[in-house]
Amino acid sequence: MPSPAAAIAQKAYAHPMTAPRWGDEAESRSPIDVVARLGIVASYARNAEIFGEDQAADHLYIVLSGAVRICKLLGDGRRQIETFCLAGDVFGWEMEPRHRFSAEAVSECKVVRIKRTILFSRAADDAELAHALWALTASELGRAQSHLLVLGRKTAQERVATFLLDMAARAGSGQGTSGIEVTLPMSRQDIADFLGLTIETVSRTLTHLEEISAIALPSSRRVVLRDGAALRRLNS
Amino acid sequence: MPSPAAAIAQKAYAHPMTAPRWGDEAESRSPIDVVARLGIVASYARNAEIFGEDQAADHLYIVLSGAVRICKLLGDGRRQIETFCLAGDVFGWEMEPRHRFSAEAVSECKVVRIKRTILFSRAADDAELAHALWALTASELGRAQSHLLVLGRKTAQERVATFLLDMAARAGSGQGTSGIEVTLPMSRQDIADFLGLTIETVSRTLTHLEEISAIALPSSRRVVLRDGAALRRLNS
DNA sequence: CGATCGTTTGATATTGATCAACTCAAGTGG
DNA sequence: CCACTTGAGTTGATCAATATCAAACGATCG
Repeated sequence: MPSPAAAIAQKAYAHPMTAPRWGDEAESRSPIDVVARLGIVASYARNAEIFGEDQAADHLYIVLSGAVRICKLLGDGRRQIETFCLAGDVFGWEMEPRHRFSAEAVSECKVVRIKRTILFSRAADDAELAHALWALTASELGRAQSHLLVLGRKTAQERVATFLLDMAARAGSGQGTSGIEVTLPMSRQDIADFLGLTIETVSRTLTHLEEISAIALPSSRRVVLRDGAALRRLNS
Repeated sequence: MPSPAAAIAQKAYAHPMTAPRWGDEAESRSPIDVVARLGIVASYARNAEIFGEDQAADHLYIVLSGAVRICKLLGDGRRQIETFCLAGDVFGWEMEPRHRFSAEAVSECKVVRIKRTILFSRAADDAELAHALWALTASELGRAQSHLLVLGRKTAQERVATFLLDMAARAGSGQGTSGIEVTLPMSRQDIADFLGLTIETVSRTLTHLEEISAIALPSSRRVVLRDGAALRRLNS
């Protein structure tokens, strides 16, 4: 079964004879090239705003490369990052006419924009597309609910461990001899705002995990998960 | 526009000629009686489990009376309540075949059960129903995302204030002379597990809000919102 | 009337936040 | 090529918010 993102991209742009396929092939070839042909591709510089809170929600976005953060702000500047979107992830899709959060480029990134109206009208008589859009919302909900448990009830160590395992599973980086290596696209501040901690606590916790040799930190943005079992133990 | 719950109840059981209507009428008459005729009504005692984590998800539920808590547990017993469902709310609706959380009766409560298979097959060729189901998921997502901000970045006072305002908006209780009165169906422990706090902190915070006369506590389960503005200020 | 459960209140401990200094790597311009 | 700057990250000392432990209180029920 193709991913929701693949199904949506296909539906939105498919021509009877020349419909590009994405999904099955995406794993083996380069999904980026395939999707880049489909729609309007936009690039954003590090920290650029893709859309802001309360702005009109008239596009859906699919990340081609780089990473995007979805966030909410409190009046005094406190920030909560709801999720990070990596290549293949969809964001900006909402029922209401206005965005309830903002989206910013974590790193230099490329995204495809698909008009909301196109999807909306097609979904009305295309059950498969409607299902894909719903599946998308449902998986977002699942992710949010798991994160509620993290923010509400887990300790700093557990939060960081959960985050690292999650990133490893998603970015699915190289299996080195001494563990899975993950390259984090986001800053410590981003991680802190995602996990409901401060930048100092994130830093200290990473250092501590290194001390107990659960992880290694070849550089600040690269993490090697040495002892997955230990991390998973911190995950309950 | 009828509520998602109303649309679903109608779709699932509508007969061409005798389709009961719920939604528009629900506000003025008693929605409970109307829905009670529609499907299988089940009653649960205080603290009874309606379904458990990882159990097969083959029904969707609509609360008729009382309240239900949706929760997740950590291995060592720590609990996070994702949301409380009050009369008219829908729960148990998921994409995956198994529930990712459990549902328990907060108080003596009545719910209608609708078979998942019925909804699923009808949604395939009924765009309106599909839309209602999707809208439901989307509004759950919105609620979860707001709660992420609460759990990740708000102080105990702000959490409690947000909770009280939210309950007042949902339960929409009586406008007394000295403020809006809300009757909380859940215990302090439930509130604590919802807000990511301890029972003692919830209690102390309520006492403090009473001291600054933002609220009054005629009894432990009844709260009068005296100074809505003060509470909203704590909401950022 | 005593038992029980939920809640409140008090004293103390702990986690993570805050404030501050320092390190390190990556530019940048002379 | 090398000071100088800048931004990100780390580390340390201290503080504050909330958790924990413990006791008292107050309704409800048999």
